[in-house]
Amino acid sequence: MYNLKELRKNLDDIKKKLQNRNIDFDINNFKTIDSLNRDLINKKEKLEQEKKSLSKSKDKANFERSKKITQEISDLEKKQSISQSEIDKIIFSLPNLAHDDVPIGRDEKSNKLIKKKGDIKKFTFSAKSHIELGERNQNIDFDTSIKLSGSRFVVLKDKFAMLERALINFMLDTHVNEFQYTEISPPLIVNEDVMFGTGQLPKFEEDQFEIKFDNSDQRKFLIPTAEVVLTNLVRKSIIEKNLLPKRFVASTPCFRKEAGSYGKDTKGMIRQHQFYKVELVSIVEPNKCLNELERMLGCAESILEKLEIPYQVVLLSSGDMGFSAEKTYDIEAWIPSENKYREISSCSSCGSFQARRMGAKYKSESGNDFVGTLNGSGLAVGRLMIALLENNQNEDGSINIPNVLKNT
RNA sequence: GGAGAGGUGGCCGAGUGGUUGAAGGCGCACGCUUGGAAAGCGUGUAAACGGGAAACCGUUUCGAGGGUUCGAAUCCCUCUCUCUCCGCCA
Repeated sequence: MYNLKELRKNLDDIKKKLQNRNIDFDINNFKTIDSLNRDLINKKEKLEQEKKSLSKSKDKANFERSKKITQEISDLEKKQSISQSEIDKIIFSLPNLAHDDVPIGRDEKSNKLIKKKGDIKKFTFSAKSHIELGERNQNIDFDTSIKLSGSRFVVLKDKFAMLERALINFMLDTHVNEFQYTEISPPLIVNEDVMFGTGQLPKFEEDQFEIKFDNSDQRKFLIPTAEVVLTNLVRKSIIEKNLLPKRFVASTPCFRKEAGSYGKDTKGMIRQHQFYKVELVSIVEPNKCLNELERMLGCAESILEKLEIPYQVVLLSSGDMGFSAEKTYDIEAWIPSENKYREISSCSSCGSFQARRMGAKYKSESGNDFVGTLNGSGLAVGRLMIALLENNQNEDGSINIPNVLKNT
């Protein structure tokens, strides 16, 4: 979400930048509504000013005029709240602008490869997919999950369930002990405002699981990522500067409808309605966002390095980034059965975009200012399991468990 | 589920119809004091929106919405959230 004043000043520039994000911003429409809105505000304020001065005296001669003004104000208010909500509708749905270092492009074809790490193992046999590896002992059981819940869910059993738990512990321990993140155990159900804060609403409602909670009008949602709760930990607050940066880590299930991805990755555990993810969130002074992004990327990478899984880092193009991001790195792990890299983490700086939506500020030298927020997967557990299983498989279908996991 | 209490500034907390954006305290900032610190003293310290290059000006805001009134933090209604007790339960 932008500052309206800034938006007005740089309309043409912002339109151009939004084009890089594949958004066609209608300047004229915005100008029309905005000027109407401001006109109504001005008229209303003038009347309010008069009313205020009248009500300071107890002179009965003014009562009649004052009464009339009250009515006029209430009429103007109704009109203004309509034009206001039209403006809100427009600006709440505009994505963040890409930072200057972001490559400009329509889609993932313009993404920029930053680095490759690790050696891709040459198997002397044909590498099996995680599905085949899981079927060996029925440790990945889709037959049962279909019966329980439908497609895009999974039942993990025995050693595989334990492996999932070990990976979560390993990642949490690493981020807490090595990188000074504070571990959080958050709610998985949040209200509408929280979803708005990080940008899931209003634009991406169709991908969220809304749950029937009670008979009140308050809407509740299952979190699609711990980013939502961790970032909103600072919502509607003003933080002392010396308490920044704040760094949070949590492992939570994530719930996504995956609307619009029908037919994509239908087999296996790559794309699920429910999956565990270890999530990193940083709350920083806004000018430190880009440094923090590099740091966060390093934290996520370190997991793959410790597990000796080959990966590459990609800088997303303006058209491929998520709604709230100003700059995003994806980490892609090598998946032998697909003979390609697949996304296993996404680390983004959101600048002050989410902070504005949440009302999250800190005390700076020049007064209160919005904080910067960052989020990154550190890492997606399901996909990490796939990468680990497939990269560490033996010909007989057994798996070599890395030493770093053995004590967790 | 039953009963009660309460939502006021970064925090705590006064305030039951008329210059109350709001006493007092804490915190914070600056200054004085000190060899230095603490204490003490003094001054300052809300946000949102609109106008302005800026200084600054204006309006709004005491959980949210509606009502009464010339005038509402204060009265009435609805909603919401939090807390306490009882019941139930992991």
